[in-house]
Amino acid sequence: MPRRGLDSRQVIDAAASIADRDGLEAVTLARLAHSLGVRPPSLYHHVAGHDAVLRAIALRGLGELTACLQAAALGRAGPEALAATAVAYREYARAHPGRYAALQRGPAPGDSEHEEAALAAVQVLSAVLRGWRLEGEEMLHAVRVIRSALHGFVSLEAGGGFALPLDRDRSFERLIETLAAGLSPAAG
Amino acid sequence: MPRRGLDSRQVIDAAASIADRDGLEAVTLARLAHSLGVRPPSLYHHVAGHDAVLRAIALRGLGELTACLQAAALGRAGPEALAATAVAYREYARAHPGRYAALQRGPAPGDSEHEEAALAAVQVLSAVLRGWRLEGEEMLHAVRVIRSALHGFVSLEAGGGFALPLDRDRSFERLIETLAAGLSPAAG
DNA sequence: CTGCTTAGCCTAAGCCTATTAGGTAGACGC
DNA sequence: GCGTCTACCTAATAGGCTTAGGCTAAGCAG
Repeated sequence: MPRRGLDSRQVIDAAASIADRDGLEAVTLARLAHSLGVRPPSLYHHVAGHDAVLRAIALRGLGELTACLQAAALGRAGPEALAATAVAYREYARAHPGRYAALQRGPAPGDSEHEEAALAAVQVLSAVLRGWRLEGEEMLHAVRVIRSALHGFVSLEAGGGFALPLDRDRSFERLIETLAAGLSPAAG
Repeated sequence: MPRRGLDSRQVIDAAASIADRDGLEAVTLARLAHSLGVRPPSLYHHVAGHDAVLRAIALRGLGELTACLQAAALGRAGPEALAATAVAYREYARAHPGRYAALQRGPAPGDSEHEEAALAAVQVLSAVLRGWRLEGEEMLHAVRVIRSALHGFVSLEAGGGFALPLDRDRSFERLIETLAAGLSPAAG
């Protein structure tokens, strides 16, 4: 019985791939073990269990999403930054539906590593909103508005919620325009 | 062994209650059967299986949600109607988190009953948007914008996505204002 | 090279799901 | 009372997660 030389990184890689290809619910330890050429109990040497795998997928997704958002926002400001960030958000979710789904299960209470990763992603949005010169709590509310809109769109789109044969790209553009226009009358 | 006189209605009632109280993933046939004083296989006389139970919860949720939205929109127009409908949407999701979660799994392809129930809920939003005098496809895009925003907010809120100690009611008000202001410059 | 330790992988087993097959018994029409 | 329907049952299959315990390959000390 040859050794595979697995480590937790490879396990999470495989899990994220399965999630993206066949859906998050397809990420079972049996399936994961099979894809790695190993028996399910062997996975416990690398990950703590099924929940830990899902959390690790979410954590990886958060890191990647944050990087995508930062790359999109870099060098841009105002409505242009908002649009670019929004598009990057949607593209990430479409390219990695399984990771995005994993990310919807929020951090467990007290899981500070997970909480901080989520915060990092949110802070990109916060930076993007600088152009709107919102003050204090209004900025935080605005971030929630943006997050809600983006997450809602992406989530409905992924779940087949947009059944009509109507251009979804156009709907997304309208969403961004609505946000940009509605966030503040003082916006540029 | 006394008969309980179950029917599928009671089974779905119990399933929806479990979902709201302990989360959708707590709706197992074992748990459901136990709550009804019956063994799991007996449930198959009333429902087709686990998937069918989840679908039935979603269907019930859609019906109830549609009714709530209609009640909120009735006798109102324009931004007031939008605000009332949005509040009703959020309140339903908060009062029935399990049913709302069930509803996020969209209709299976070809499940026309489910698709029509979803359409009915969406049409309330469509009616609410009449005040914005949007033409043709713009109306449909606007409905998607509203749905995205509402669903996103409610979904993040339910998943603990709003971690900061910041008033969520106020955030929701800002969301509604943003939508109302941004939907169209021609809005009332 | 020999022998010890570590750690990766295994099988076996327990307990939880969902589901199917087939039996029992209460309730209703005649 | 008799037959039938059906609500419920037990038993069993299949597959999920997880733990316990054993085997062995790999790496290191001497």
